[in-house]
Amino acid sequence: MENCVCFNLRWVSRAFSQYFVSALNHHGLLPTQTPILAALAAKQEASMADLSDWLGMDRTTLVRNLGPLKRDGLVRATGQGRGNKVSLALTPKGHSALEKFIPDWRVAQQNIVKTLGAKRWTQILQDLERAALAVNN
Amino acid sequence: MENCVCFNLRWVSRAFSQYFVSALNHHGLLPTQTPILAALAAKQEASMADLSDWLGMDRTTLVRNLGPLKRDGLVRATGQGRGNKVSLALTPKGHSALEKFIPDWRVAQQNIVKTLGAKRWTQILQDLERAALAVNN
DNA sequence: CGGCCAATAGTGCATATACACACTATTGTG
DNA sequence: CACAATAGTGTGTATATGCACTATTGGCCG
Repeated sequence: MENCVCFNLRWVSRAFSQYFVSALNHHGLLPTQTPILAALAAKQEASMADLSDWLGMDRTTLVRNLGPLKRDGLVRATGQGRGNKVSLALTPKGHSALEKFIPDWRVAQQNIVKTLGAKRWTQILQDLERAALAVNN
Repeated sequence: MENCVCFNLRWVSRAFSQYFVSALNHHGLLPTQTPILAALAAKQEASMADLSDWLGMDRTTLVRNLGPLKRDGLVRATGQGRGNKVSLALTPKGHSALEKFIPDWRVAQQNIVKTLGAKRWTQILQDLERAALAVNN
């Protein structure tokens, strides 16, 4: 079972997460938080369901991952639409945190990418995405 | 940031974990538990530090992941060695659970592997492992 | 109008993950 | 033997993950 796809990908995922956390520690942003900020920066605004769809994470996980971001004033949730529908958006503080974060992220990303080469990484991520979609439908 | 290695591998890892859980649900074993059983079956016996090293997971995470396995009588922890050193081993029930699990795991694994082909998967996992080791040292 | 229903969001539970710290037992040194 | 160094394990806190369940709201239809 040493070649188990599930186990090995989980291991790699933990390893890279730890690298990113240690490299980007000083920003106080975790690997689950920056994608939320980046998505909101790109989409301007989104509901819970929209955003969880876009990020490919469980809706209830998103609810909780937003907790620290709202607490720290990076994301704002407003609105009382249909079924208490909320509208999520970055605060100025959130925008600023993301902009300070991106250059350092680029360095960390590049540090990883250079180990295999950019083309190889693109191909690997494409293949993995394709396999994941194939199996979960 | 859509091409972030960390974010995308975390996503893929979640997706495959969900597939394995749904496919192997009826065994009552989670993706963190079967590697522990498999490692103990291969090594006969191990300490906490040994096992966490071998599985590439945090030692304290292993302590907690062992909780359900000990509770359900699949793994036994004994001993009062140097500094409360414990000796971990499979129980007969643990052996039996693992043996019943493996054939179904093989099917699930094969279902994933066939999406990209065995050779491609071997190459991808090798590359990822190499990149992870390169960056965490 | 009034009740059903779909859409939306949040909570309780169980597990997973890792850092910092506390605790326990062995070993080495004077 | 006392005591520090070392090795092994466990716990507190914070976050991550997803399923089952609950709650709220707005529209539709009889």
